[in-house]
Amino acid sequence: MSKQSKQPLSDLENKVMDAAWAAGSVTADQVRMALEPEQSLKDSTIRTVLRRLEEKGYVTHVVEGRTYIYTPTGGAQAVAADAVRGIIDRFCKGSVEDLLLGLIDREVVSHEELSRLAQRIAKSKENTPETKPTRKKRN
Amino acid sequence: MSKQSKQPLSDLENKVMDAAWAAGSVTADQVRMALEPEQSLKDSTIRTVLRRLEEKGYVTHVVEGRTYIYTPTGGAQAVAADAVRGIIDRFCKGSVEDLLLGLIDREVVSHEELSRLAQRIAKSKENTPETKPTRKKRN
DNA sequence: TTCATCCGCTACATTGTGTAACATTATACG
DNA sequence: CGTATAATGTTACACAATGTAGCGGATGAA
Repeated sequence: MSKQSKQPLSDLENKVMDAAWAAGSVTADQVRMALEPEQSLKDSTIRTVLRRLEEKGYVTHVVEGRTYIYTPTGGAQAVAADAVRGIIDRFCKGSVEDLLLGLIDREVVSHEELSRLAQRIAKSKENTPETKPTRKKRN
Repeated sequence: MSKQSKQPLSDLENKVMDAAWAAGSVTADQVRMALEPEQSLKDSTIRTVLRRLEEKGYVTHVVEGRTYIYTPTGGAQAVAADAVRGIIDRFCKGSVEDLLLGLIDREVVSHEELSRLAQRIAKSKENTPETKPTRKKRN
């Protein structure tokens, strides 16, 4: 019940987030260099994007000396999960099952994959009898 | 490798698609009435949206007498699946597993749900020995 | 003090979206 | 056949988001 889907990421914003996720924390300049071969953007451009990302709640910053260090507020998985939730609401009338079935039909997810995963989960559930599966840290 | 993710649907477009999906096929006027209590839009507005939807590839139309009848080219599930594929690419570096794990962590999908589904699938797979599970029609 | 950095603020063109008026055409009725 | 009616196509416009960046100011280094 916490994170309600943030505003969506635009293409460039997404790339910047990728850099941030990959590095853990980044400075505007690091981001610029990360995108370098592909796109060559002015440093003010990057900073603008970073600022917008902060407004949207995807990153936070701390000032290290005279430099801003941006850190993602959540992992990519979290964002993905959020997005999926949105999709479920929009297209599947809230039915997760419908979504998953659709995914399988269209081979986005294979039967194998799903069963394997389910098993693995079932197993890990055994291990943690009741105590709300201790794994939860992964943010 | 067929449908590459179409352009995304805007909010209004989404509502219109909902109407279309619900009814199977619709005319501009039917859509307008469907949205009626909530939003009251001019009929030309609806038609514009419908046209854009056709440009984006979400619907097709046939002319029935003097009326345009729009029909979704794919089901909501298909669109959802497509969207999820996009998410996987964007945020999970292509790893479906990562996505699913994330979904579970964030309780978008429960363990129960997933296992149940996996079982059901395993079973249906038994039934259809090899012949690419005959279900495929659901479009 | 001066230079190099790094930052905030502001801007601007482009595109997407919601919304709709107006012109056009074809069907149906008298 | 002519006209009202209904449905369409064309065109427009304002507003928000996005990609992209310039400029001036603060701050630490030399």
